[in-house]
Amino acid sequence: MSQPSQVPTTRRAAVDPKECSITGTLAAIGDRWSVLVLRELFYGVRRFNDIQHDLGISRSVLTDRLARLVEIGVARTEPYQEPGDRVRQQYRLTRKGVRLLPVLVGLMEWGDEFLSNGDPPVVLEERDSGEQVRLELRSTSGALVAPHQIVTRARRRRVD
Amino acid sequence: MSQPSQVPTTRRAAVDPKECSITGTLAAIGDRWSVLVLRELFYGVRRFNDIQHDLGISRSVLTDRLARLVEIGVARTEPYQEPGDRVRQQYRLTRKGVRLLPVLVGLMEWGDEFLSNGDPPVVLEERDSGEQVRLELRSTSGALVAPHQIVTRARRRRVD
DNA sequence: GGTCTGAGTTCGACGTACGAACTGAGGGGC
DNA sequence: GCCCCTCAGTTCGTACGTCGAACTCAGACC
Repeated sequence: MSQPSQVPTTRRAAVDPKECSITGTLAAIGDRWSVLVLRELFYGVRRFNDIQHDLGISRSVLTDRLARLVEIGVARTEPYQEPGDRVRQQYRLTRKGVRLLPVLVGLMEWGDEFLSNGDPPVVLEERDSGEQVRLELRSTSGALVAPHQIVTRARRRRVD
Repeated sequence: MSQPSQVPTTRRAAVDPKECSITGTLAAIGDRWSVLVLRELFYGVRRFNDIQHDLGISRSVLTDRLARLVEIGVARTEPYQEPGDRVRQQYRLTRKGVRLLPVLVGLMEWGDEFLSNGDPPVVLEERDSGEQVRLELRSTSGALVAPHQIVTRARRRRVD
């Protein structure tokens, strides 16, 4: 075929880009602000003005993102009422939203390692034990897997 | 304080948004195209035209993203040469880039579960054993941790 | 010299995100 | 009753990012 210097020369993805779940997830929540809003919800910030203040996001964009997150079922509104105040809406994650936590943890761990020099500004702990929580790649047999040991395989059909 | 219906009413993040590693990572690779380019590199697609064809990205944006990924040390260029052709550059992930794999896997697993109804178009396998690879949240003692059992704690300093 | 290919660059049109200011609904003070 | 407050969300003009298409450039082959 070809092997001019010593390069493996993979020319095309083994996977149809349209069939990859990454594409779909990015289409749903793959913009900067959506991810940051999700982070706020994970941190327990639930109110419009608090999120807007924390993130410095424009109000129009925040309105749009919250509506979108609710629309796709990642967040939901829930009424609340301060003592001398009318009923308002706050935002909380759904189970579907909580399942995005590994993505956020992945972003956090990478930033901790390469941007904060291994000195994490925030740590994740298990509520009861207080033990630190980390993200791990494991095979079905339970063994840790290094990232470079991983290969991809298309399950439906090859492209081209 | 306040507890009108039965709402916990967390008003502000326990974490300074500026000090969170998620913010930094998103600033580095947090746009849609960067993530998709990274996915291509993970899949082993290394050449400009191949990536451009797979993703349907405009050439100018791809040029910009590849340069950015190289600049921040996530990808690197590597010369290659087809038999009767001049030397050209291809792109490969660095170790720093490979460490972003958990983020991609997180995106993929969420899409598999909620967008593909648990029927994943692509599976990840360990190269040697062929066993399927999955992302897990575990505490330091090695126990699996459910996402809703996780709490965040700021390590440096609380905000206000 | 002419042509082919891969890897970009340039350019004008269009779309989306932005901040700032405005609206709207209900509660409280006086 | 009237004014003012807060929270939530909308409107609006501007600015920036993305797009496709066409162009450039370098080397190899004929």
